Amino acid sequence: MVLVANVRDIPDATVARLPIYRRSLLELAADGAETVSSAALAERAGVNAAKVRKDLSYLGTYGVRGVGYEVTFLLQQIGDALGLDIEAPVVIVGMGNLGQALARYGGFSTRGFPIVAYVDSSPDRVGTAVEGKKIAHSDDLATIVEELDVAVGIIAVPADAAQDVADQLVAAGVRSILSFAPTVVQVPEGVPIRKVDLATELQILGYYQHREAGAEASDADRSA
Amino acid sequence: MVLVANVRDIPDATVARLPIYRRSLLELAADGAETVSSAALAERAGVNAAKVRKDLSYLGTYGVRGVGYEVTFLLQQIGDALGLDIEAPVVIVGMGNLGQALARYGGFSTRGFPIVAYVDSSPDRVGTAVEGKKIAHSDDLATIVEELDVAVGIIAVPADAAQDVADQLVAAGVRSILSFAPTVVQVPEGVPIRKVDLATELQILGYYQHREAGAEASDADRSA
DNA sequence: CCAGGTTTGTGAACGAAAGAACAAGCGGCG
DNA sequence: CGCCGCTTGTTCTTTCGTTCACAAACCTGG
Repeated sequence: MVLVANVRDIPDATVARLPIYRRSLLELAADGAETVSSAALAERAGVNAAKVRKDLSYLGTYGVRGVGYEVTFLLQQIGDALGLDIEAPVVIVGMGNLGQALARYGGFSTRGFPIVAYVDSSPDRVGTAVEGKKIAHSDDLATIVEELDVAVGIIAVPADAAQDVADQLVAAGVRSILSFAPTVVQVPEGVPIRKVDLATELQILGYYQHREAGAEASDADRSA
Repeated sequence: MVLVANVRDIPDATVARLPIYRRSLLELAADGAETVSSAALAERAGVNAAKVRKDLSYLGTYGVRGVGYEVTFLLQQIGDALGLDIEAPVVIVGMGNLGQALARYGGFSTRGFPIVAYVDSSPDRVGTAVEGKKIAHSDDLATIVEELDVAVGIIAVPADAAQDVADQLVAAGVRSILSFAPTVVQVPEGVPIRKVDLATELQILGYYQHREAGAEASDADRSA
């Protein structure tokens, strides 16, 4: 119960930063550091030191005043909070360019998220092997999720198919979803979902870039 | 001047939603809709109607009470705010799995972000063609950025090279950066940067998934 | 054992964003 | 022409997140 309490009620903004802290801590550990101050960690993570302390305090923190945080212990705590002690098998749905790239990207498996299956609906792709594993047909999604105890579904299909895929994943019993489809995807409450939309990111950059340019232009106006 | 004023001071949270609205509006336009109410747009975009109205009001809005917003005009306004009237050439740095997938992903070019060059530092990759365009050497980055008037740099290199690449991109005169590297990247003020970190996304999901499971478990405890 | 310097944990102030609620304004209909 | 229903724009309230600032706690050296 205490463990669960520790894991609860961590603000969203903090949760989103925990993986960053974790990465920084892994680097520090590799460098042989035993303890780290909030200031040093903040430096590495690119955030404010007070924020680091407050974030860590949600974990039921165990920093030592005058000293700092013990690196390995903190790693353990963050890992616990993120549920990294248990491997979460992943299925990729949609093996187009993006799906295949994700399949070949090693970063998932090495971080506790082994990709255990690929799925596609195109007969051209089904049966071909990627990274030594055959692409299965979408119709077998439910079976795959159940048999391999898949926890996470990655949606890498075109926008118009995304909602269908999401529905299928949820029905199949996937526990959370990561969508790369450039569209809104609705899922029932209780199924965490995160969206990564590449074109959207560029458009957001476009705004700030545009604005910088505008600011310069009006600076010029003013000086003229 | 008025135009610039329109484009300024839009809250970050709003800016991040504008591309979503835009996508929804494009769908509506394709369906032949001429006007749309904030409620209908909110439905499509998966947000609250009041939020839509407030967001749009930052654009120097032109909704008509009792009717709604004119779809094409609103598209125009959002496009203006995001600076989509001008094409922003993109360079991809790092042509590993992810870089190549991004290169082949059509979503950029069709949305005003043509990819004009690929760059890598590995002799094995330099010179080979991707999507009909040869991969250039990193040493030529500055020249490429200048000659092709590259606006956006996409970082798709391993973590340990990311900061170097970012520095080079900034020095070369790129105006904004999209980083896929799983690490903190620092850039000078005035250079907008956005980060997409796949492993981090999964870890964040891990937290919520874990928490759901914990909540269920303690529900079970309680009922026991 | 004490003093001094360091670093945490957190209360309080501040700021940004979300959501509810409602007056103002518009078109359509009788 | 005037009323009615609909939808916007905006104000107000509340929640969430960030930052500052400082007391409390700890280690080290003498």
